[in-house]
Amino acid sequence: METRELRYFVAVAEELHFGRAARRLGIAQPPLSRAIQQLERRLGAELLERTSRSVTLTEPGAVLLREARAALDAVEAAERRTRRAAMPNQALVLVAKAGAAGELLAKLLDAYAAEPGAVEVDVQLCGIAEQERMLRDGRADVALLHRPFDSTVGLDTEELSTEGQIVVLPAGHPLTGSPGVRRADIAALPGLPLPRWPTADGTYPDGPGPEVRDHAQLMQLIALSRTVAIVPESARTQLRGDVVAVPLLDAPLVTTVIAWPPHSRSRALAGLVRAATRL
Amino acid sequence: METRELRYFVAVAEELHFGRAARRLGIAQPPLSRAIQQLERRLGAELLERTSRSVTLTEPGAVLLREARAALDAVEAAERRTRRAAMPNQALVLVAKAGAAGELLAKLLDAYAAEPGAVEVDVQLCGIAEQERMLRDGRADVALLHRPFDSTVGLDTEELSTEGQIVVLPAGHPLTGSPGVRRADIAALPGLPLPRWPTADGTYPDGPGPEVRDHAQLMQLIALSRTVAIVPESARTQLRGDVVAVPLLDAPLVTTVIAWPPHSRSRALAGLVRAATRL
DNA sequence: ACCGCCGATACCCGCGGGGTATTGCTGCCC
DNA sequence: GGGCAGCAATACCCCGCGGGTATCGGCGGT
Repeated sequence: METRELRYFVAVAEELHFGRAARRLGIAQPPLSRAIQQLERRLGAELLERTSRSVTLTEPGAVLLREARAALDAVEAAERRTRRAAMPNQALVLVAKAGAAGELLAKLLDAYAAEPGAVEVDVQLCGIAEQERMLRDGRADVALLHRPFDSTVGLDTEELSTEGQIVVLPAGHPLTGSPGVRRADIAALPGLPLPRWPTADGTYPDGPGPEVRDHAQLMQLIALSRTVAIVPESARTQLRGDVVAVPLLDAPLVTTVIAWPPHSRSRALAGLVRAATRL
Repeated sequence: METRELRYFVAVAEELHFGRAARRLGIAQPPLSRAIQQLERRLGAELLERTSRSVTLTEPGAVLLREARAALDAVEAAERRTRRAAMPNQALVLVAKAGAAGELLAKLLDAYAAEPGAVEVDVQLCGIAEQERMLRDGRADVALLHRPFDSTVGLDTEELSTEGQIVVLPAGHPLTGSPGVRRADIAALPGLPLPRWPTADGTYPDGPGPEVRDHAQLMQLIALSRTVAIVPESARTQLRGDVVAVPLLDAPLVTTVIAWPPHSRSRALAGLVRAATRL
């Protein structure tokens, strides 16, 4: 199988429409139809169910969609990493969630910079759920993730720290100064539903809370009394003046881990991981 | 990048000889030379250092070799898994080391078979260090691995059991019946060096011990007083009459884990993992 | 019943991947 | 030191295949 075929199939499987997929790929529709037919013949599997009005995935098609995405990511990663290896000054790309792990990240960068042979570290702050993809397709070398929120499937990790969580409320909320609340109390707060974060595919789950996509937006919405949030304790130092925090007693512990793609331990990456585990 | 280019590069990088690589690929040498040049141009990286007498990998070339193998495995896995998904009766392929994990495996198969909706399980016994590759390229769905011997990088795992280890000696050896020995005692045994197992690339490390590649061969060599072995306790029940075992007091604990490729939890696999964790 | 949408088919073209023949370089051996 | 052998690169040709346009066939909606 050639990557071209995989790209074609992924386009059709995502669009579920040959015409749109062809436009997205920058080719005409007929060659795309043929390519998919050829792929189906070679695999001996019907990948798509077509009527003249709709295209749907069969079960083998769903399997291939998942696998093809992973394979294309691996190919893309090979390309990117080779390009990077050929560059003269090879910075490590570290990706972290904007607004999270701030203090730990600063300490890590300091500790690593003090090591002999440390290379430049290029810190990329990105949205939720984008980190895993960046690691997988070679755009990033290493990430700071938070268990149990982020999936670490298929990545190598080292645990860095574990902490409790706090509830962030609008300033002046009745619970301000409370010695501690429970999850059930938060869920029952009148008019303050928990926010909805985008899932891996970029869509939002259903629910009453507002849709948020980054930390600043979340804080703004809290200050406006539109929502509340449960965040790791370490985020307390970064809170704005118009929100307050109270401890959450029965929150699951949050573990910050440093994660990197398997089989990719360059010297520089190994040094960074070593510095991280010594914090 | 197309998989064809990756296959070509891997062949040349492994053979370090354009002629042999071309023969292995079933094409002539000139198109292969051109394809590699084209790849180098597109990546903007010199991958191979050629003189008229030798070909060597550059550092970006070494990166690409590693990444290309992973990418090709992913593509191959996509193909195999799609084919399998299209077959009517989809057995789960479980791979275990021949001669290891025997009892646990039997219990696991029984427990899973008793579950509702259980599918057939195709047990493949293979040599050391081949299991990971079979999982990665889609020939197997799930494996029983032994930490810390097997690498579980890039795989999802669940721990099943932890046990100590024992030393297997020729029958009649002076240590027979000893209440327990230490690693230092074993290393110092006159004329009984520890065996050498093949590494991931199929070669053997240097050392005094005999080369072994499977369990039966190892037992035979022990019975012949050519070597000794350190194996998990559970292997005791499978020992032949002409060898004896004594406990090893300071051995690292061996953990048997069930492992599967990330993002590949079919219903059947999930059932098997569930049955395993309930053992 | 007709129109419009969409995937499949028919047919054509040009590029690029693959082949053979040859060159050019270099280490080795007599 | 000159000739030879081995190997990658170059030159040149060809055909298969990937891609394009035109068209068909089937089906749903109005």
